[in-house]
Amino acid sequence: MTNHNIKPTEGEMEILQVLWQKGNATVREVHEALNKKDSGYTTTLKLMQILHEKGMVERDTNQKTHIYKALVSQDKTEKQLVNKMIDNVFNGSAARLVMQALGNHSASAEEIDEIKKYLDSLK
Amino acid sequence: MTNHNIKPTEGEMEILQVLWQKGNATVREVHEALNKKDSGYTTTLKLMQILHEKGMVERDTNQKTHIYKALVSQDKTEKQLVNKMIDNVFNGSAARLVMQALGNHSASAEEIDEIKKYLDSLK
DNA sequence: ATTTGAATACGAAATAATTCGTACAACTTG
DNA sequence: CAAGTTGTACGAATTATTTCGTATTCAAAT
Repeated sequence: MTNHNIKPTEGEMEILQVLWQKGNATVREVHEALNKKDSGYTTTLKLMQILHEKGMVERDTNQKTHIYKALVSQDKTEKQLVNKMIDNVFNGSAARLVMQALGNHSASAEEIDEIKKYLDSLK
Repeated sequence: MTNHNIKPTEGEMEILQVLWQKGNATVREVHEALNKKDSGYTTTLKLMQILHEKGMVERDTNQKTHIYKALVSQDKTEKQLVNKMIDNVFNGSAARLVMQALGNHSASAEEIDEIKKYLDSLK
């Protein structure tokens, strides 16, 4: 399988988010979407070039201004990070993570219903 | 509030896990519990000293062999990491994280029942 | 008492990740 | 076309994290 075991760093993750959300985007678009006051344009550029080196994004270089697009799947990447957290932080218990996530962070009534429905659909 | 905004690194987190589980422990006990083949005893020691510097653990130095104990709460630390992930990875949606966590191998039937019970108790 | 083993202390090397400086190319536009 | 603007390339500085080497201390055992 391709794109195995590649763990995006936190900075890379932020960029991937934007790409997943926008579909494709230029460096400037990503940089502005992130609007970091603490780091400059070339930092975003560099990170996106690294993502490209690592094969996590592709880019269209036909124009002077390159257009980027995520190659790794959002779903798979999310699963990978969640699984890592389940292992590292919750000793392998998905249930513990879920309860921690819900016991806080304003899980609304709608969210809870949604999750219940989801749980039923799992069986 | 104390212990604000301190984000344990991954290595620190592994050690905290052991301390939470054991209550208190020596460096050797922690090192053996982790049984890393890839890093030595003094690495574990150093990390625990750093945790101490940062105020995340305390230690009893009355004996030659120091005894460590976590000072940061497991619950708070877990919540902090989970919330960070919800924000960073799931755009603020706890529900999305939960579904991602459950939509894979690590959720057994028993776990799912447990979560359902938990959800009911939330209302 | 001397040796041996197990412990801490801690600077510094190694590695990873982020950030920036600067050169250069390609387009405005005046 | 010259000047300014906007872009990429990429090495290198900075910062964060992990790992180790080595000195030293203390206690137990010979």
